[in-house]
Amino acid sequence: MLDLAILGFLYDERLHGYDLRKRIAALTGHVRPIADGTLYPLLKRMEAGGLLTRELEPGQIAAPRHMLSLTAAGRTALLDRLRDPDELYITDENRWFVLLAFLRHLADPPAQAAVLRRRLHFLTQPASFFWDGDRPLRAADFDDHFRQGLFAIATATTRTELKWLRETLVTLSGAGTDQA
Amino acid sequence: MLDLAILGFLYDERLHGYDLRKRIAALTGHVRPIADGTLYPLLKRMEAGGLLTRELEPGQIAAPRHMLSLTAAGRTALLDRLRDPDELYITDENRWFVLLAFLRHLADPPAQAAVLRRRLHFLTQPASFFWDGDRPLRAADFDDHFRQGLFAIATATTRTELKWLRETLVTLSGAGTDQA
DNA sequence: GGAGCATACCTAGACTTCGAGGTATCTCGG
DNA sequence: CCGAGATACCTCGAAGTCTAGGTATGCTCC
Repeated sequence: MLDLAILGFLYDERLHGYDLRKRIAALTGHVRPIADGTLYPLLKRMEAGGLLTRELEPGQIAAPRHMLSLTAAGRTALLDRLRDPDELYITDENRWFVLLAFLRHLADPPAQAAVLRRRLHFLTQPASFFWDGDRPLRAADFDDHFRQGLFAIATATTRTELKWLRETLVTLSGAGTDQA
Repeated sequence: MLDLAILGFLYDERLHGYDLRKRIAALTGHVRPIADGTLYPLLKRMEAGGLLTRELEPGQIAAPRHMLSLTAAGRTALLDRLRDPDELYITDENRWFVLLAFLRHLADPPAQAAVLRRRLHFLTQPASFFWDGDRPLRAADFDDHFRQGLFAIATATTRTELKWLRETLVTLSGAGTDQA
């Protein structure tokens, strides 16, 4: 998930690690930013894997910076990840939201395909949190305030996403200018 | 996070692993249920740690079942976890939602404290996804449909939770019947 | 001029969860 | 009676992330 975010942010910008770290924290809404010990070793691995390159710069505020940019392989890797159906079938919901943040880098048809897959997931998966067998649950079915809150939050999130998915499919359908 | 969910579900019920697995999947809304290879070894570790015990039962549908129940230490562990301020400061948002699902096991005053901490987090953390410096962002600030969707979903989720937090604090304040 | 703080990067070990396999039991259809 | 499928549990190695330490630079305030 982290590597997807890194590829996404570097796709059209040149950033250094410290900056990247702040942007990732903002994107994922994490309470604490991701740990240094997570980000920097990953950047090294990605560099070793030929996905990005770094240039040392003097550093405008304090210590010298390692400015990072994607290689051609790195840009291809992002586009492949964005198109990959497996990115949806992941335990961590954050994964899909990170993907959403960078789906703009894909041309309409493959982006539409990703949105369609996501919608299909909602329609076919029972989403068992919201159902008791065939009966849709209501907040009143929970006898404590806490699960009622959890239910309200989950419902709001799902409803908003479904609404957006519907609108998006209408917008995207027909407008096919294949680039990626 | 998984162990918190296990403690929560077993607090007032006796379940076997397979059932637990389905409930956890439903609770966290994970696309794929958690892997067997994750759950069963964890259950063994928790048993070795004295948090739960198992009894073998013949199995009503198929293979024999290992019925699990919490020990006194296990129940104490859950209450401690629910009260632990650190459970909020975790990168994974799921953590807080799992906690919310079982907060009913706490008496009012400590539950209220957890809710207060969560609200404080929203009010003090810049929540940088929603702000450009001091200016609140709007959907129109994003020039692609995908980030607009992401923004809409994040906004709906946050707004719903903040509304619930406000209501809950009104409900809980004053009603102090200390049990846990 | 030195203490404190933000910037900027790094290492090593540990923990959690995943992925890909495997075994055994029971029911039901053919 | 045998194969398919759901139930129910298990092992082992790999991947991803965290925790807890560390180094070095430049600014600001006293």
